[in-house]
Amino acid sequence: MSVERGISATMTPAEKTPRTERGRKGGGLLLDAAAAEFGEKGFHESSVVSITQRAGVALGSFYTYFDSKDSLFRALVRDMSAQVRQTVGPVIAAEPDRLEGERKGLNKFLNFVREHKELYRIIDEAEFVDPPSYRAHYENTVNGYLASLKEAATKGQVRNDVEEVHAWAIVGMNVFLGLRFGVLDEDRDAAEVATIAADLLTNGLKR
Amino acid sequence: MSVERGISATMTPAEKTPRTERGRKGGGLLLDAAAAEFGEKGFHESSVVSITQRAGVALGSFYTYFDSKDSLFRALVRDMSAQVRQTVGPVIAAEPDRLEGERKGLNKFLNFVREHKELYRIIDEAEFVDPPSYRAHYENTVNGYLASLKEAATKGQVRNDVEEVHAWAIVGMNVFLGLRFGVLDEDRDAAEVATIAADLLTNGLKR
DNA sequence: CTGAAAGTTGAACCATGTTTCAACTTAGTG
DNA sequence: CACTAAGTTGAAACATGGTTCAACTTTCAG
Repeated sequence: MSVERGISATMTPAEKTPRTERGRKGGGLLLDAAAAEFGEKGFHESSVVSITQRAGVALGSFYTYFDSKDSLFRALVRDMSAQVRQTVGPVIAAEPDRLEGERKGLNKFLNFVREHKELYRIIDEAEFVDPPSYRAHYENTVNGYLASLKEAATKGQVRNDVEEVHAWAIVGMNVFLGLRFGVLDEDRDAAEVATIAADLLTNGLKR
Repeated sequence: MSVERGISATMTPAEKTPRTERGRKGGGLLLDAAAAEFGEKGFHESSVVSITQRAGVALGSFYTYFDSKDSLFRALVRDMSAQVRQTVGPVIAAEPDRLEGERKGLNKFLNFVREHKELYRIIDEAEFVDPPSYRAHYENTVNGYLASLKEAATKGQVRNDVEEVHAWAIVGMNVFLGLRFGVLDEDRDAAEVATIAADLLTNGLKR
């Protein structure tokens, strides 16, 4: 569940950029601890005290890295949001056929979610803690989807009336499949779920 | 935005059932105030004080109706959850053709959401405040969907391999369309959105 | 080596907000 | 017309937890 990325490097400049190596370590520890803590308990049940304890750092140190608990959370949301798109996007893009790309992308997404169960709690809680980031997350995701679908339409791979409604519908589909088959339960094979969903998306529900 | 249903009558027994007419009124006032407050500010930003003020009731009275702030919230989640299903379910069921029912159902749902913007914040926040209710809400919704799809399959109206994955995908689609075209913005005609989505669902994305 | 900048520490400060409670008012019953 | 149960009231008790700060330690450039 712990995030392996080189946080300090990848992170959106948290708020207070560390100037030394020692500082970089402390910030990273806090970020990881926070991701785990928020993922387990949610924003309001998590306390700065317990985050610092988990990170093995004194309470006061927290404020050399972040302006506030909110600011830490915002940094985390932006990071997770970017991570998903950076993980799934390339998989879709690499596949010449968009509909086959959809299957592979969903499969990748399901596996990502299973390894980052904290994703949903963090993004979902942004609706309350940081609404602009929440909205931005989905708008970014949908816009990426829409662009790639329109691109595919010009190649005749999908219907050419694709528009925003379709993009939101597909993203919603994927998010819920991730919730059910990634977070809530792992009782189904990810690849199989992806295949079924992609087939539904390709051919529709009609007989 | 205020909810017009006869709360005291429809409500899941809140926690402390009022014994007299006077009591029933106070409870209803609090429920309405809470729905509005939670919808606007979310659970944690809402305070019992401000809910009672909004309801025009003294702080202490709150605890003659509910055991705690949490308990009030739980009652609200169960109520909203039931309301959605009771609103949309019949519309789908009334239509002989399931796919046409899907269109009408989504249309109804979008309009419901527009009149009850608090729905999303309340259900979404249940993920943190009352996880069992959150899970129950979606499982109930999906199970209803799945049953009705299987029924339609026996009549040859939809593909007959319909299963849980399909149901979650469709529910997710609808939830996100509600979010985008009901809550976040109302810049599109609800009926048009429903038509586009239903067509996607019926025929799929392929050319 | 040394001094200043960066980072660390945790107790204390402070704000917020839930819950309790004892005195009070209202409504309905015998 | 009591009398009692239901409901009302808001001040005070209580709990929680974010943020500040002044003393201390580490790092590193000159």
